[in-house]
Amino acid sequence: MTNIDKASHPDSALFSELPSADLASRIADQVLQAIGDGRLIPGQKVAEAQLAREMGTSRAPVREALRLLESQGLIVSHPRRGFFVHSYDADELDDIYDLRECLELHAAEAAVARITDADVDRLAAQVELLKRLAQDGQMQEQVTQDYEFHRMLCALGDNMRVVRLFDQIATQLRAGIALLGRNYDDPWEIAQSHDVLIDALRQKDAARLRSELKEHLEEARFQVVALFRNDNG
Amino acid sequence: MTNIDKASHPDSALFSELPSADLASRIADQVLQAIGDGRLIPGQKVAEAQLAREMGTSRAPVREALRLLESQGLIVSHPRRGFFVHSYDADELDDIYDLRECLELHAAEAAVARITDADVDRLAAQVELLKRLAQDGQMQEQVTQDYEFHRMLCALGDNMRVVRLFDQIATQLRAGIALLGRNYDDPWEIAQSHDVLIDALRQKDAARLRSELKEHLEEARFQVVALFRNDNG
DNA sequence: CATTTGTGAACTGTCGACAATCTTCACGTC
DNA sequence: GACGTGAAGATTGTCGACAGTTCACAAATG
Repeated sequence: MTNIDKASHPDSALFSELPSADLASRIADQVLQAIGDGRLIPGQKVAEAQLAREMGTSRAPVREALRLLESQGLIVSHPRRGFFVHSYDADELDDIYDLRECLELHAAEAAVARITDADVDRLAAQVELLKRLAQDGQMQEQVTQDYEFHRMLCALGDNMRVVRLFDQIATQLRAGIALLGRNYDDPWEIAQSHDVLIDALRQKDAARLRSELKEHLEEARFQVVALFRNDNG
Repeated sequence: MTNIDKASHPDSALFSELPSADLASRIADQVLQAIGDGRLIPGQKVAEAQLAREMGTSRAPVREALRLLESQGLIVSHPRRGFFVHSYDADELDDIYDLRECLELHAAEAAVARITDADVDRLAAQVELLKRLAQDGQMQEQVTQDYEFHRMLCALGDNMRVVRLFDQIATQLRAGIALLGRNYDDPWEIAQSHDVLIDALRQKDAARLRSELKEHLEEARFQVVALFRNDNG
């Protein structure tokens, strides 16, 4: 899990960026990771002073990191009371999926109008990667690469703002789903379910892509929200 | 222009919120207003030390305010070089409109399925307000209330996250359009063009609402982007 | 004259400190 | 036993300060 705000997707530059010397960004990464692997659980308070002590810095960069995460929706702050890990309920997760669907369908529609064969090949290769990971039982990595596939698709829509939103949403979904602690479906089936999307893209069939993608997304949405409702509500 | 992050749109609460005692929020409001009325122009540097001096505070709350505006997309920061007013180009404005269209159409579709007659009446009343303002020549206020109409529509879609995004987008569009310094169309026609939307809503005709709303939004998009391309490109 | 180098001013990132506020928890009252 | 009161401790919002970096501009070089 890399830096949130920038360059998690290098564009093949001559030199790679130096590791962000920025304290706040590194702190944000750490907190993000802590949320991801459950060291920080939703609703829990995140005290700046304590975090600063643990990290050996002053409170200023910690504050900035938390504010950054707040703007990403992972942390909420109550004035004069501090920061807390945002706890999603099932309804909110449903809202997030709703938004994601809206954005991704829109991006996909734009993508299909301008996509090249090379683009489709790249996406197909990514699906093959998903299948390999499913066979090898690397669930965590498969989830990561699954999001990457959908991000690639969004990126082909050629609206950077939509892509950034997708990134945010993906982070929030991962944070929310991390709570479940288990997969919601058979990894191999998940990997395979991308094939129809590749097909529709190759044929540049916008209508079919839309309906298949919608089904694809609603499948995950339905399962995750249902699981979440059982666990937490 | 009120506080960015919260409750600039009270949903008929019992008491209005106390003026945010938070320094950072008030500073953010000031900067926002300065961008809105052209005292800060796109690309211009915003030095935190200088701002702090002018406002008589320390740099800490100024920093927070600028970071907040950064997360809203109005300010960009280059590490170790400072904050700058984000300058939109025509392509980016087009992207923003694209996103807005995507969100608003989605929200409208959800809204039409659950809207009540009372809701439609409220929207219709808002349109009447627009017409009054157009007749009185209160352009600035008309623009504000026009966004409010579309916000109400989004809110009926019942996805708070979408509404928050709409607010952000509206702020960015207003900041971008402020540069033009002139209206892009006849105020009366703009006000009137909302009538067909009310009609479609009253009949709960989702398909018609979608196509009318799309046309409504693309009209503004087309004109603004074209003007912008002439001026700045 | 164009380009590079050097210098000082201004600025950002980070720090530690203080006052105001919030939370906790024991205590007393009904 | 439930509930309001108040003091102690911890935490936030804000502040001023310092070091390292960047910017603007003058001097030097080809």
